Amino acid sequence: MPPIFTVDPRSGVPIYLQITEQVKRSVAVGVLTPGEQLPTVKQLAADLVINANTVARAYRELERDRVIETTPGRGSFIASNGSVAGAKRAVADVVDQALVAAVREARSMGLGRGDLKDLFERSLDRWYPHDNASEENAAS
Amino acid sequence: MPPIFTVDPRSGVPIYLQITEQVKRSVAVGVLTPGEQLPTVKQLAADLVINANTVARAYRELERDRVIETTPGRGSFIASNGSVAGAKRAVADVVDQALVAAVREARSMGLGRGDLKDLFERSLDRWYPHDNASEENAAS
DNA sequence: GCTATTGTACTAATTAACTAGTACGCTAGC
DNA sequence: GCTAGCGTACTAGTTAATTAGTACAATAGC
Repeated sequence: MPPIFTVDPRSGVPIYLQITEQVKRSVAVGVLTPGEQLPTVKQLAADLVINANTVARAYRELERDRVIETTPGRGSFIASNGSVAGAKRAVADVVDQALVAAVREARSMGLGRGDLKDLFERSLDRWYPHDNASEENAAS
Repeated sequence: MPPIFTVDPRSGVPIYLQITEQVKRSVAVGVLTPGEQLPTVKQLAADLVINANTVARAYRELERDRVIETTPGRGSFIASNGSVAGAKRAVADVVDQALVAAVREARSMGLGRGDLKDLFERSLDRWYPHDNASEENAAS
């Protein structure tokens, strides 16, 4: 059994998002390399004891972001053309949209650059726990 | 009646959030000044043709954020203790929503803290021209 | 062509968020 | 005290998101 992901249905985070996150992170870190095959939809669903459609949704999102390439009858594979840098860039692009929206909002309300930066740092600390505290806390 | 807010139930944005945002923005800009009374829950509900509880929820959030002070039997008033600092904090709160959304997106996609910080800096530079921005190009 | 394996499409059940309806507690003025 | 005005608590209806169940389409190997 190759690499197996883990999900927690009670974490509040949608299962399909937990899967996409782990795949993307694995690609970015290099654990999953271009061309490598992912577990099949039904195999992963069986391993995680969830529905196949949930895995399929995760894979669909990953394909939309050009992280994987999937073909009915063959399976799903880490995108070969984009490589790791491509995956990272695809991710960055989506995130950039959200960031720009936030910055525009701040500026339209007259918030200073320093203040905005300060706010950002706090958001960062809130969602990227320092060190390797893997424990999750349900925010307020 | 004095200042009336507007809401769009079909915008997809929860009504109570539309209200809190408008109040916070008004406070930040100075349209609403400390000590000033807000429309009563039922009055505003009648004006906007929505339920009083929806307005009440908005006011509750605003009080939680120390933007207004409300007492049963008296009404709701713009917080007087905070003044300018309060306004700034009110603005920060609105912006914070957008930032948190961006950070969450980044994290859900497996983007590292460093990469996200990098993206943010670039968005910042794009919208806040380098007037007296301190030099922070090299290693962070 | 036939069969096994893979992803997909369609539909339903569950859950959470949001809003509304109604009745109640608190404050002010008489 | 009593009344009027204001916010609150509790409950129910609506909607959207998430997940699961079942049946279908595409690819590979025989």
